[in-house]
Amino acid sequence: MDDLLRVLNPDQRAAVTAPDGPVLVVAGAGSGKTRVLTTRIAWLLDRGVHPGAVLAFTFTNKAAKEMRGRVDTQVGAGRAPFWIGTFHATCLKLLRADGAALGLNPRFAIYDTDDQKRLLKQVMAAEKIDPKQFPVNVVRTVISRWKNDDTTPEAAAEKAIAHVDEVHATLYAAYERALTRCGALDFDDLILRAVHLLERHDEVRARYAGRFQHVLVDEFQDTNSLQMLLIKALASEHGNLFAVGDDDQSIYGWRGARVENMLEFDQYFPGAHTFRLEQNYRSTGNILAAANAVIANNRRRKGKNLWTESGVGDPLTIEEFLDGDDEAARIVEIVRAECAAGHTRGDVTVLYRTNAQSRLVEDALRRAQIAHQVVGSVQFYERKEVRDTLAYLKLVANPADEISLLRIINVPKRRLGETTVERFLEAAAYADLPPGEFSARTDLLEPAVGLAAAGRLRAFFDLVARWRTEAGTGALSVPELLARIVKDIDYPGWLHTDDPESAESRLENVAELVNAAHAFHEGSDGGTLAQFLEQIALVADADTIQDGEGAVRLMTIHTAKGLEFPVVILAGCEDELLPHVTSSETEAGVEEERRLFYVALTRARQRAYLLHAARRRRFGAHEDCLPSRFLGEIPDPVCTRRELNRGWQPPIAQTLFGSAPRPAPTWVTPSNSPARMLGPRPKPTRPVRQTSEWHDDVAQAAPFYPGQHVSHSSFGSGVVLRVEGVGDDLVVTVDFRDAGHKHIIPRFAPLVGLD
DNA sequence: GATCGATGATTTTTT
DNA sequence: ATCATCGATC
Repeated sequence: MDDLLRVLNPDQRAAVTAPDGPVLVVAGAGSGKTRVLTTRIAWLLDRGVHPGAVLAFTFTNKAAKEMRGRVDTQVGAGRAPFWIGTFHATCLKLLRADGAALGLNPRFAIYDTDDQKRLLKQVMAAEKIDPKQFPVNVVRTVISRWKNDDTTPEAAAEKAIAHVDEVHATLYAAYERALTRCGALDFDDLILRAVHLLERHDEVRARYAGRFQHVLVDEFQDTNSLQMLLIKALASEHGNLFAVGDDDQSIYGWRGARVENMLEFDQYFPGAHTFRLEQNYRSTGNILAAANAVIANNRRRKGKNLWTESGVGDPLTIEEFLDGDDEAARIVEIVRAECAAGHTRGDVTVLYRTNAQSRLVEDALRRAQIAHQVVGSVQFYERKEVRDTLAYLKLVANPADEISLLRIINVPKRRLGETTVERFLEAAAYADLPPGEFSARTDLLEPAVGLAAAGRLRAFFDLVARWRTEAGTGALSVPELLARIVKDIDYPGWLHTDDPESAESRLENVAELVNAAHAFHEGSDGGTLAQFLEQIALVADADTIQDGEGAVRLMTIHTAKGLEFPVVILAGCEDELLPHVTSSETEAGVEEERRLFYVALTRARQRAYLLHAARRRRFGAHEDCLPSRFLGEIPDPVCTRRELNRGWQPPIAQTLFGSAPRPAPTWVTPSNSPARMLGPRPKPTRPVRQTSEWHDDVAQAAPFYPGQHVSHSSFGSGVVLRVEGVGDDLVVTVDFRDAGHKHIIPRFAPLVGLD
């Protein structure tokens, strides 16, 4: 243990060895926050605290896993495990164990955002509320906010002033009834119900609060009021709360996070000890100076100054591009340069504000044949085929789950159309029976939907009942059940009928899900179906990040929180994007965006590239963009800036003939850029060089043309499909006889024309 | 009840 | 520009 403490700096050591009682550790970016948390746990265990008496909250499952691993290496594995997980996973554990006290359906399903929206649509249709007047997304957000404030539907109705509030409150109440009927909880419910469980059932609260002598919370700045209630309840017996966070990294205000939980820690937990960690072990001096300078512009913060003993390092690179395509081409270039300079592709991470930005970068990397992984976005579990397959499993696990039922009752086609299903569900609700049971009541079913449809419905529910029996008796494991379902419904056949184009790749995704089920089965020593579904419901984007050196990673800044990378490329540093247009109205909004920018900067260990474009496509149309105001807050000595030269344009005629490549953009280094960029600048009025023609020129001048027969050293022979200029490169899409479609860059991979 | 084509919204960030 | 939803038609 002494060894563990010796490697800490005095501040870290003081925090780790803090006496019992409430403790707040204000930990700047890269200040060894995770190390402090893990060492604190190790220190507690070393001092004789029983592992079962320790409860720790992390932001992602991945962080939980890593932290457990690190504690294990510190104190040796093989002890009784301590509790560590996300708020949602931990609350789920409480509810599975003691939810009966709240009268919860013991088989309750977890509804994610998509399920919520579908259910809400149903509810609105039933309540005859026009979704045009009350957008589903808005209603969903309003309800979520109420839940996070611990506001009941009744309280919401009482507080309603305007008509919209009344409608929202009505929908909230109806939505809650629908959730109950479906035997489901949404994400917010997991925490809300856990809080209710502890607040309304004192014997349950006393049991858990008595058991957990030490509660530790990571990323405390991003807890909301509900989570605060939970923490308070769990720490109510012993009062030992160890909270770690950074107010400058609070980036979840939009989903109810309250920095106040941290800023007013003293009031919530009187007598708290506060420790501050300001020495940064992650980034170079220049990166840190830039981050410090930017965040200093925020008014609502406690204020701290990170410092480092490591050298200044390279200056940050700030570059302007014509559009998103040019920016993406430059990212390819940076990756190549960094790899040539000794980094691996896995050392480079591209960050951006919105998921939509990943597309261009992804395309550019794919064309350049650079391995990459997009974290989040349209991730695996959101694909239609995966969701459909999962819906079958969910329906097997929970017969009441109407949303899953609706998803798949006619997929593949069973001649059960909208009208039939509607009549059926209505009649079932009227009879107050779950769909499956109602379908067995021939006397009720046939008059409701007619003889023919009744037969088809019964056939479907017989199938589900069979799966349920087999899964329930343990005759089939989760992966076996999944494979059985896919086979029984001939899902491959259906995918092919539905869309032959994509059938193969969609089938691969289904196969991938079966693989995941196998992995789960082996990893969890034969876990139940419910456990499998829970695990899937609660995976976060960040949990899917693969370790390794092979691939450039692309993710949103939000997803990157808590991570670090040698090289960070921050794309789209433009006003209206970062800060985002929807947050630019209020000071609080801009300050949260500035924290987001700060988080992005402080992810970088060695090098940071901040890129922005002069125009970007939005809804298909080009829009002029100004550089982000945050770029102007970076002091000049720590960065180099290159802006587009908006003066003289090279004559187009020069490149019409011959094989002149697209000219590299010409840059100017502004001499007075920081001063000039501080305030809002007028929109650029001078004409900006058009590039679309240049792309075409490259194609025309190229030695390759569509239809041409070509040969490649490793892919063999094929036919050219498309020739296009991308950035400074020529990209030839070839249909190889053996290798299929590939994007080839002749500059790197020799491609020989055969005719 | 299914299929095709037109229309309109969509992009902020996530457990 | 792309995707989901809606309406008309078979």
